[in-house]
Order: sequence, then structure tokens, then C-alpha cells
Amino acid sequence: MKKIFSFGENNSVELLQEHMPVIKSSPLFIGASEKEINSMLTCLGGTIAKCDKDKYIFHANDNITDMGLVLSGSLRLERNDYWGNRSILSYVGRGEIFGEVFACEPLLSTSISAVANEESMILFMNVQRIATMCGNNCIYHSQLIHNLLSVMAKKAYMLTSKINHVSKRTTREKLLSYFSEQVLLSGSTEFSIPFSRQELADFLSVNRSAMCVELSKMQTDGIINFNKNRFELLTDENPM
Amino acid sequence: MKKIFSFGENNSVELLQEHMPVIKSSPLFIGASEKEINSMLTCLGGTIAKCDKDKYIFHANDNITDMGLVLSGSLRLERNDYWGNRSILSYVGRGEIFGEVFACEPLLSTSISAVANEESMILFMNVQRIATMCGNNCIYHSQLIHNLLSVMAKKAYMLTSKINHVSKRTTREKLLSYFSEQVLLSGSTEFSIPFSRQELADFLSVNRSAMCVELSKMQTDGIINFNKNRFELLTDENPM
DNA sequence: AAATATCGGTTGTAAATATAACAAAAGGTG
DNA sequence: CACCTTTTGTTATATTTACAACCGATATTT
Repeated sequence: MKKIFSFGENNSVELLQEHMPVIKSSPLFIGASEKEINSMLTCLGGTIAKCDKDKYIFHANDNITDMGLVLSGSLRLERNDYWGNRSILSYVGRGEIFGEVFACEPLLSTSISAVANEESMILFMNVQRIATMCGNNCIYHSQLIHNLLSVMAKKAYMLTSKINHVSKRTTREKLLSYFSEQVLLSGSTEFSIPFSRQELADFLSVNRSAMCVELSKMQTDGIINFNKNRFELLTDENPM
Repeated sequence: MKKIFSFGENNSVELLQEHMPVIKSSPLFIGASEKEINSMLTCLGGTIAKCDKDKYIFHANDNITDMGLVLSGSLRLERNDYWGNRSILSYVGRGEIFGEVFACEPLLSTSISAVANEESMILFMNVQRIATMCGNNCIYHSQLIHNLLSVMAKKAYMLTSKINHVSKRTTREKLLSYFSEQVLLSGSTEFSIPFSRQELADFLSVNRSAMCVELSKMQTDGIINFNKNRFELLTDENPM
């Protein structure tokens, strides 16, 4: 990994201009102007680094102080268990942030690593400095804190929600739990889902094939209708 | 729910003294002095309210702006699905905080409600004001932000970790995933768990009885040893 | 249009799980 | 200690799931 840019220093303006659109649209900086972003990133000790494919961005048990924003490329978060089994937790794409959990709570020295999936550009920011208000005229600092809290709140909500689905005992219950949420979110008994069958099965931690069987049964039972990725909940009665 | 105390006003000192030990030891204010806490809570528009048993502290789809700290008593977080099925997500006891997710991201107008399990005293704090630095000489404000970020990071870590266990397909894999984490956390292949069998089964979303069967099998197979709540992992080989 | 790949649905079978019912062990109380 | 309650372990059985293998539909490539 090679640092190629530091905010607050004399740098190539081109590189910055290239990546500014991603920064501007990221959840951390949404609504801020370029000038404000520059000011904030100077405040946060922002640096941009390039990471080659399959190189580690951080490693399990590293002491992490910075969170990252993927400017280009993508990376994956991996977990290693006691026996060295590696499993992929998630992919982090362009515009998404990562590492905020470990940067906010360094004691969670962790079994989790971040690896570049391809050649990637990463913007690193020091979280300690986000929490610590600077004395400068960095008036958007509190907006930044607000944004970070918002990002973490959304993540916690998403995780809680997923646990709710996955904790159900049968595939049918898992599906209905997920569908119920979609109905409540969309405000309609008809909704589209952003998953392929395989992705939905992975999300709910069930076998794709078994899930397809269950979906068909539910349609036969008159509980749901579906066509491709569009679903409809047909029952006002508790189907369980 | 009845407000009985507001920080920054002339209030009964007794009530404050009664609950100060809980506040001081809560994760939000850990390390702060009583004077600092008073200053911060004035800053945050802190109020103390009493809530009777089985009364709602907040209701699904309320617009939540405050997070809470349980000073005495306890409450439960409930979720209602589309069909009105109510399930209990968690219990929140003395010294614990709740509602921070919704207060940080009000758009998550939610299917989740908080209900008093018994007569309870709750300290409410405005999260918007946590994120927004006050102009006062409230020097511990950034410590507070830091603490809040830390709390949310720990929660996200805990949730991610639980998803990792629950997402495994078989009971044995779920158990081993959990045990592996305990080994990594404790740094030893021997560890104690804070769950009864029923609680562990609920945590891993499996049937208690089936889990007991699996635990016995694993002992027979020479993968683990256990006695009451003390477990030992016996294998350096990947048991799966 | 033929070849290829991807995706969704189906089937049969082996494996795993939930469930109920019960027994044994542990803990608490008068 | 005797009694009761709670927790943990065991067994048998019905249900549910995973898995592999296959087919057909759809989309993509050449």
C-alpha cells in the first residue's frame, strides 16, 4: 500500500479532482461542498493510498486508527476463525466506507482483515479526529459527526433486522420475516427485492434450492404471489 | 411517562444523587466526574422521567430524537411484524442505553417499540446535541462523542459476530463458530460462557434439546470437553 | 442462429433439526 | 432432610433442510 496524497499538503490537484465525485456522494460527506470537504479532510488527516490486488489493507489484530472510503476498485472483509478457516464477510465497493467499527473501538482488535479485491484507491481518515472537535473554523465538523453516527446507526439497524430474519427456525418463517419487513418499508403488499434467488438464499442463510421449493409451496398455499423479483403478500391473516 | 427532572434547572438534588452512581458507570459517561456529567447533561437537555410498568417509552413509528439510559428498573425492546406478531428483541437493564440507533438516524422510523418491564426511571438525552458541539466550555463533549461512537461500534461488532454464528447451517458449526470466537477472545482453549443451555440455544437460534444432543456428540467425537459452563476446545485440526 | 452461460424451478435422498416427553442432576427452601 | 423447581441430558419420531443432479427458460456471445 502506497500513500500518494495527503490533504493539507501541496498535492496534485488532478488526483483530487478525479476522486472528488465519489467523496462528495459518500454517506460521510453528503451535502458538503468541495471546499468544505477539503477543509474537513485536512482536519482529519486524510490521505489517499493505492493498494494492489490481494494486498492487505488491514490485518486481523492490527491496531486500527483510520477508517477508509473506497475511491476506486473494491475490497473484501474477511474473517479467520481459530482453525484458520477464512470466510468472506462482505464486499466494499466504490463510495462505501469500512473499518469505522474498529477505528471507533480499537479494543476490538479483531479477527477481521480487509483485502483489496483489485487495484484500489482508498481514502483514509483518522476517526479520533472526527470525534475530537478541531479549533479551526471547520464548521462542518459537527455535520460530519452526525453523518458518521447516521452511517453507524443504519448499519446497526440493518444488522438487527437481518438477525431477526436469520434467527427464525424454518425457511418459510425466514422468508415471511423478510417479506413482512419489505411490506412495512414499502407501505405496500407488493414489492420488488434487490436480490437474485441465490443472493436472497445467502442473505437468509438457507440453501437456494430448498428456498425455491419453499417459495413454490407458499405460492401454492396462497400466501404469496411472485414473478421474477416482484412479490406480493396475499394474506392478512397470520400465516404461521 | 412523567418528567420529573431536567438538568440545568433547579431540581431536587436528592434524586440526582440517588442515580448518579448508575450514570457514572454507564458506558456513555465512564471516566467523567459528577461535575462534568452535570455540565454535559445540561448541554444535552437531559431529563429524567418515570415510566410505569407496561407503558410505552417509545412506540413503533414515533419520531425519536432522544436516546435513553435506564437508571432503575428495566425495559424491553419489541418488534411487530406486518401481521401484528410481537417478538421481544432484547431486554435493557439498569445502566444500559437504548434508542441510540433511532435517535441517530430518525429516518429509520421503525417497527420497534420500547416498553417498561417494571416501574423504571429513564434518563433521556438529545442525540442531536451530542453531535453538535456546544459553544460552552463543555470540554468533555468530545469525550462523550467518543464514548457514543465506541458504544455503537461495540454493538455493530457484536451484531456482526452473532450473524456469523447464526448464519452457519448446522448446529455443530454454529457452536464451533461461537467457541472459536471465545477462544480467540480469551486467548485460551478453555473458557467459560455466560449463558445457560437455554440462553445459548436462543443466542444461536437453535433448539435447546437438539443443541444438547450435538454438544454430547461433539464431546464423544473428542472435539470439546465441557463441564457446566466451562468448555474446552480439544482440536487443532479443522473439525469441519 | 448456434453455442454458451446464468438463473430459476423441480426432484429424490440423506442428513439435520424441532419437538415432545421423560429422566437425571443441581439448586433452593422450609 | 424431604420437597419442589429449574436446569440439563437423552430418546424417539415427524418435520425440515441440504445437497446433488437435472431441466427448461432467458440472456449473451460469437
